[in-house]
Amino acid sequence: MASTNEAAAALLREYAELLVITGGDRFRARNYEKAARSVAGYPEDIGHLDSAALQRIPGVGKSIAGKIAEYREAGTIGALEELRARIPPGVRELTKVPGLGPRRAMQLNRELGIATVEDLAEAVKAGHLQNLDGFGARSEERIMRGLQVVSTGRVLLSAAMETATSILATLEPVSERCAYAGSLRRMRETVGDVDILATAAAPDGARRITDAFTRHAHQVIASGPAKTSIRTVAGLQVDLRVVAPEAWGAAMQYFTGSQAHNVAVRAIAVRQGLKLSEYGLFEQEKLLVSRTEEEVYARLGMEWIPPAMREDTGEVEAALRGEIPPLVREKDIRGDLHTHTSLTDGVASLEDMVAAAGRRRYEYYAVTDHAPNLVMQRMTTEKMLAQREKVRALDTEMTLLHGTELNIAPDGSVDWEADFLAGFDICVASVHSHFDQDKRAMTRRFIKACENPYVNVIGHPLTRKFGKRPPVEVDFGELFRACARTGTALEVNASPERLDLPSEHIRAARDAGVRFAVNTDAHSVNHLSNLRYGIGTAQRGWLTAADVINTWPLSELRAFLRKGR
DNA sequence: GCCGTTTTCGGCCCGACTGTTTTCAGTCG
Repeated sequence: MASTNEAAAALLREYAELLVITGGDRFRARNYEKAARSVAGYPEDIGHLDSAALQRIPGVGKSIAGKIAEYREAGTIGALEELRARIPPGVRELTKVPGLGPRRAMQLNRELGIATVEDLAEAVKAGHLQNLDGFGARSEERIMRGLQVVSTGRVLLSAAMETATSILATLEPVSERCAYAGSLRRMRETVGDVDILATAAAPDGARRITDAFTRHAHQVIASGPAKTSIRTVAGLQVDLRVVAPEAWGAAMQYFTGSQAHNVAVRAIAVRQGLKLSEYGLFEQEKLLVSRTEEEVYARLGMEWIPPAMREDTGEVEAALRGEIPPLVREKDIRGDLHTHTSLTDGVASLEDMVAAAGRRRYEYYAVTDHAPNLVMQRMTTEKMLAQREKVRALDTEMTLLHGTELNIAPDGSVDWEADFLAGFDICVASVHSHFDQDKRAMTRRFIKACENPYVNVIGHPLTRKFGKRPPVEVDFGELFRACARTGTALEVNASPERLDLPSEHIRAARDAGVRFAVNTDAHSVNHLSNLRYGIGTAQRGWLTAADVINTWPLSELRAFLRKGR
């Protein structure tokens, strides 16, 4: 995606948030939010669109097109600067704390001088909030819970990936070889800092690489010939290591980690009287291998281990036995089974989403817009049926599945009766409300949804959102058994802010006999490419293609979706 | 601020939940 889109979207989002904080027209604010989502999800680079083309983006009219143009020319938006000047710095940050909205954030700033999340944490600890109008013990408790979710100092996998990709693009011309390593390569769900490795193409190559690298810096933390650390404008730390070409494999192995994995692998080297470091595998002082990761692992008697598995949770032993499973790959996916359109909260039309899916060479593709019980989506039975007709009439080489994303009510029931549900090709069912039910009630709720003969996939099972919402509490053992027993798949939601089911639960679910669907939950054309993060998460859960229903041929998928009916 | 089988105005993302309110404001999905 073009970074202009993301940058412009961020400014529009900020403008919307500041409008809300100042108590401006909520419809106006909402429109800026919608425009921000549209711009972020717009498949073309808006960097060179003229005013008329900009206004063809949904939710962008004359005024917002003007603001985007102003940003492109001046690098900023005057109206936004004015709002920034009017609102105490920090208040916007405070509204990021779940349970704390614009009014309360302003009040805290005005009456207690709270300007940062850290201030807030201290004030809560000191019990200062209880003396305020409208705050009580429960509000304090709620904010305390919110504080635990917010700002972990880590960034979303997608943000780290975009940073790494743009840096690598400028290193490629001046280096012989470069790649990202670390937790990003392991596809951890969030990333603390980005590690980049490069080898020099020429004698003075190291300096040219470092120069190219530091051009991305908002701040240079440290810089030497072998290691440079910067912080980007977004506050993300990126470390560059320049290594000798012949040490590439050993260095990649070392800097990919995880630390626990490396400790386990080095222990194996030691047992064989060898020493493994970022420079290579050595016997005494003699270098044995270092050029490729495969060589390093092989010399230790191990299969090469996919980075996503390198967490020392059994992969080292599996590699020694030669039993590394053939992990599911992005190209194994034959279709996306959870996507939205502008009929509900997506920002692209049915036609545009389907066309984009076609470009990904899918064999099948499911349209699963929201169901009526999520009232704000304004779905109706009539709209759903009208969409079904449009889906059936679309001319595409893919097989289109008309589905829906149902809402699992607190009692486990879903939207619509059985006879209407029977008309869908596929039903995803997700929790969208009452997140704080106790574990027993939540478990019953999920199990009842699984037992519904029309519910095929439980969407984003834990409903967590990084930095925004904690996971629900559920008895995983019972949930997994219910899924396996009823033929209900669990989703591995690929949205970078979800990555849900998380990898640490995937293996247990698979061992219980559960099948999975790796879906993007796309709300825009661009979101379709988030699939890679879902695949990374599935790989971290050791899933093979056989475990994932949307790698299966259509006939087998359809048989699964019939759920024994 | 955007948009139109409502077309230059008037509606739009509504309704539930929660806490501390004694009649409803704030927050959320």
